[in-house]
Amino acid sequence: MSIAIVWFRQDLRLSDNPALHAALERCEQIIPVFIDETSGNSGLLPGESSASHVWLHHSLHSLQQRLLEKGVTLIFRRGDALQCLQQLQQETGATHLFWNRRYDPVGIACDTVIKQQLSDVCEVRSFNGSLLSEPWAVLKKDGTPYRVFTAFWKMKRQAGFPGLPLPEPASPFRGTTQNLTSLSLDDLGYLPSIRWDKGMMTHWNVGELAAHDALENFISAQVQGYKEKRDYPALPATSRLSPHLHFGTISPRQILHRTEAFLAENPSAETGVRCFLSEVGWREFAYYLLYHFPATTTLPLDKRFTAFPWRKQEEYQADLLRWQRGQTGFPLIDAGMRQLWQTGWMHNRVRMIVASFLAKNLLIPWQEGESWFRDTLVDADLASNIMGWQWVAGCGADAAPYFRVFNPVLQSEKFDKSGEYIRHWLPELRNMTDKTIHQPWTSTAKVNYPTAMTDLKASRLRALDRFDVIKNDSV
DNA sequence: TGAAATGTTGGGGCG
DNA sequence: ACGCCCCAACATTTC
Repeated sequence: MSIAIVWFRQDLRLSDNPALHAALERCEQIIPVFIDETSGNSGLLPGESSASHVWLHHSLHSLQQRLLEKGVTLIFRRGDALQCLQQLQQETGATHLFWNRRYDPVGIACDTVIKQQLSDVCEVRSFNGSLLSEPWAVLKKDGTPYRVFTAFWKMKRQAGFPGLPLPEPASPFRGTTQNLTSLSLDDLGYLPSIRWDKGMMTHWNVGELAAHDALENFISAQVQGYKEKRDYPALPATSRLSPHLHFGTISPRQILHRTEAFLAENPSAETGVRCFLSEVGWREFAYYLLYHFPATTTLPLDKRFTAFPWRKQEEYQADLLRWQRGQTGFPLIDAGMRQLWQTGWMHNRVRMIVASFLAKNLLIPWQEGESWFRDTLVDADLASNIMGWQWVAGCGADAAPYFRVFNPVLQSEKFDKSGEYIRHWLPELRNMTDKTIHQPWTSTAKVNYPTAMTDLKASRLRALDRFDVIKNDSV
């Protein structure tokens, strides 16, 4: 009797799941398991109340249901992954252990040990379920990793992406899970005890089927105009697939092939499709960078920034709170921060603007912003989040130059001209004119809204001054 | 996947 | 007609 443990992590789907596919193909029975790793992985601390935990809960619920329909029970365990898997292997006599890889340093270290330890008692195999191709697939001619996106993405496409997405496996699955102990999903504690999550989740449909619905909706209605419309936060022009990608309710390979199939039928969508796929490429780049430069989870990739004179915590703490709560007095920034708080998501253009404001105008270390995003985003993803923040701060790969400072008023006038996005998230400004809504301090209207917390011109110059201190340091 | 400062050009008002 | 100035509008440079 061959029995495979299928360890689900950030691949909470049945279709195009290489580990599950291999288990079903090669073994007579499967035991699907999810482990709450209290030792911490992917930057989330145990018991920490976070938006992405809520999303995880619902994704697991969906996966549990889908597996039940196929005839097997998803087992939930908690603790050190090695111990949990050793125990499960002993309980079941499993002959195989399959999973899809992860790429964060803590996860890699954990998986490496497990592979070493359990290879004595069963066959352990890992697969690529999260990326179009592996981080080690392309390097520069000199053998070092790319640091520039366009060159990276060009080479990666040139090297090609292996294989078509795997189909959803046929039912029924055979498993021996009836007599195994399992926590309940609720036991994992991914839902907050004060149920603030309910409002947030009205903005989302979670699970593998919902992910494909979202992709189909995006492709049929939005991808054609993606390049032109994606920068306008009031428009529903983006895919909003990021949380699905993070938890693996859809795979990038599925997105690539579905999008290319659409392109074949609709050649005029080429510009939009290319632009959209390059965003998938940025996600690949983020994982690539995290794999090759694991220290960047906390330290700047550009070593000059180790000496950057950020403000000190006791000095910036009050400002940080205003930023987090959407009380900066700059409407576009506050709208973004409140969208984040209420929905667990923020439009990407606005993410760049609020991040630039934190790191440059407020001179608060990018790690503070990264941490806040990690707690509040449903799509919180270590690789993408680290890359994004280092990019904005100017210390990352292919980063925005430090002197590139977004002006939140100009960005607002450019990308939310009619104030539609601002009015939606800042109802107190709803009656401002199209002209003054971007800078309420120029209006005589009396509203309950904070005054701007900093002078944009002066704080920009202050940031440039501080950059002068480090810019000529040897790298 | 900026913004601000600085430079250039050319049309029009005007003496 | 001409030179001069002003200043959009656009281009280039700098941060």
